[in-house]
Amino acid sequence: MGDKRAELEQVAIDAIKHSGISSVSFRTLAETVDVKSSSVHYHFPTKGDLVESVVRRYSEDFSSELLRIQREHRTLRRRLVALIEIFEEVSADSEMCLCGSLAADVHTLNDASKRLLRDFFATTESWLITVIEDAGSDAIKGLKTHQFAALLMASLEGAGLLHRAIGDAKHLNAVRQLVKAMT
Amino acid sequence: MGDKRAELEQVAIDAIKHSGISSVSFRTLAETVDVKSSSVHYHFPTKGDLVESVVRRYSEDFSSELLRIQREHRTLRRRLVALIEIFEEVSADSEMCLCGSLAADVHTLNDASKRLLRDFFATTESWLITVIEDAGSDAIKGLKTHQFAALLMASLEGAGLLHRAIGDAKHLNAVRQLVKAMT
DNA sequence: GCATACCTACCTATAGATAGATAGACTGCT
DNA sequence: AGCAGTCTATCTATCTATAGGTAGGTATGC
Repeated sequence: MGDKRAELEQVAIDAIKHSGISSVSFRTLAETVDVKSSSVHYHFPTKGDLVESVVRRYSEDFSSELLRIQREHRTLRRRLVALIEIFEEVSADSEMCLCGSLAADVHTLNDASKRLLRDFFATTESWLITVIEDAGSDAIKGLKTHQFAALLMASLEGAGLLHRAIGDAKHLNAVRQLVKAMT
Repeated sequence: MGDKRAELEQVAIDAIKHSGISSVSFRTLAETVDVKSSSVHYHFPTKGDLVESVVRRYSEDFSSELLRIQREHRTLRRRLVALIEIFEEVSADSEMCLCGSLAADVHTLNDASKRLLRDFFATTESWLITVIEDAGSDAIKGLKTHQFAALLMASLEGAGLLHRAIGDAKHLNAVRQLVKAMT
């Protein structure tokens, strides 16, 4: 059960990461997984429902990744580099963070989805603060922990956006260098 | 002459900064400046032409601003803070950088517009490199000049994106703190 | 026999774009 | 000076494609 549904979600996720929510229509989605558009409406009554499901699933998967990083790496630098590498991998496929991509189209989202977006960024920044504090309160020179977390969040989303738009990896690379310089 | 045309461009710029190119239609544009949609097509035959004009105009205005900053401020820190303040001002109106906004929808743009976008980011980063080098080669600790420029570009666009999406100024603030910490 | 997961067929709204008409201003010839 | 031709900026009316969404039917399987 839930086979086509999961497939639809995954295709929608990839499409949004690649070119935004406006590139996702019930028809293209349906064609890709070989059903009719009304069947997509069966699983996701409105486009708002689709986006909600997709953000929820993406956020869960992303949180798992953060936990995995925390488990597999012990130093702050390695943990942050591992996070950057996630962004580099999606960039390598001409994609970007799903939530960053949706953030650009936030005016088309319903309230529930907006809340989920906010939660995604808040959760990710909380994780950043946790791993920074875990490395000792003086881990970052010149910036408060929450400021460094916010800076990384903005840099990663911005660098991902620019990479997808102009195909240049230098911005993500610069974030990597920042982490090496400050940890 | 050129009255309605300039008006149309300005309305389009504001709309894109506020909610992206997909929020701009020939009809809404026409209604806002009180003409018919076919008259918009008279000035801008296709949507691609409109976007090209708009990016060209925005890039020119932005370059003027960069020159003004260079003229009005002498230290690196003041210059960078002045740049950040431009981003803070547009964020205060729930808008973001036009080119950052268009970057999110790059797949809908024609080749000419893509090139103009690329040029905008390249020009802005060149300016950053110039003002950093102007302050002496050891102005930034731990990062190469071009890396710091790329980092600022990504942070500013990312912070602008996040501000518009979730209405939080902390990311732009973090960029400001970074500049204070590193200059 | 009812829920699940799909289908056909359709509706309405909006998008970008085009054809062809018109009113008024500018240009240049006689 | 006056008229013909042309350019500019707009209009009305319409086309085609695509969007999200809905009503109602059908096959499968617990």
